[in-house]
Amino acid sequence: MAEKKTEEFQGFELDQHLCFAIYKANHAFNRFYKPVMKKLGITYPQYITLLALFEKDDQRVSELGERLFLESNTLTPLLKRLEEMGFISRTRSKEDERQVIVSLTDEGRGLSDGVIDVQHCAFTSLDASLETVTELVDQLNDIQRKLTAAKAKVPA
Amino acid sequence: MAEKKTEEFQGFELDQHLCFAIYKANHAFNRFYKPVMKKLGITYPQYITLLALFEKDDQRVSELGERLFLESNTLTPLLKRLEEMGFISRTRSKEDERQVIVSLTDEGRGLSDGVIDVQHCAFTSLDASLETVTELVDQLNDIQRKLTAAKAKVPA
DNA sequence: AGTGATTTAATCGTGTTCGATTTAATTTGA
DNA sequence: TCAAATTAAATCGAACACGATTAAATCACT
Repeated sequence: MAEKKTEEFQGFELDQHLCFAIYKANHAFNRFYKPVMKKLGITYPQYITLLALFEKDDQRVSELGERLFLESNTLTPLLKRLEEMGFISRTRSKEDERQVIVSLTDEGRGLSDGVIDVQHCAFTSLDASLETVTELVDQLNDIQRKLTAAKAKVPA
Repeated sequence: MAEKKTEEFQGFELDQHLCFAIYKANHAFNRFYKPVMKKLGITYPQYITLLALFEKDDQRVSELGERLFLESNTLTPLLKRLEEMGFISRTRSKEDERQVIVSLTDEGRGLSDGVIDVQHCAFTSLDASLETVTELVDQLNDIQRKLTAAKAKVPA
């Protein structure tokens, strides 16, 4: 059982697995942001969604989904909650009734100030230079791109 | 609205946010592993859990939880599913009846071969040297450690 | 114009995550 | 010894993630 497959993977321990390291870092960000988001009355996925809207307002659900790698089955209920809380509005497009346009309300836009504070707090907690972080972001985006492209070839 | 807060954060776009880059990379790993895990009949979180057991068998639920940053509320149902599928056993400790010891079954141990194949596939898809990946893992673990230590200081 | 294919969002069921609480076993201290 | 505190896992409810399906609108093509 558990014969050696390649030299490089022998003895790889959990902590050294890239996927686990990413899992943990994601987890840590989640935990870090959660209490602050709670103060704002939103969850971390809702925060990520709002980030996408701060960057570009009035997006279609599917447009947001491409950006966030989520689909309507996840986004629809999440967006309905943000709408209920008054941070966004959801309106059917006049040109194409199939499309739902998601827009920030004034109250939603108002969250961005608090959000920028937290980002700054996270950044300073990391105690890293902007260059280091930028390089890391590039590497992670590269990994994401390559894994997405590889698309997990399931042979059999 | 959205006044500048610090020089460094001005104009930070979604793609450049570290938390979003990590979110996406985690997502990509999830998607990458999912179809293969499906073939093995397990989910990605179940896979991560089994990794921890491959590394150290016969762990208590809380011990596993420390390793995976999960608690019994998440682990208990997940472990029950793994038990139902016959990959692990859950037995109350004789010394302390409060503790539940999680152990791999032969069938569970048998998954490790398939798992190592997938890891290798992911590694080659990344097209990166072992050194690069190792360094990245170290950086991510560092981020995780610092964020966890910072513990999100909510002032008000 | 009208039928079939496509697109868009919504819905449904299962599994994961987590805060909060509960239950049972063990430990502590009077 | 025995009641209070602590610990370990389980339970509960809400939110998220996703595969699969559905409903409605639009498009394409004859």
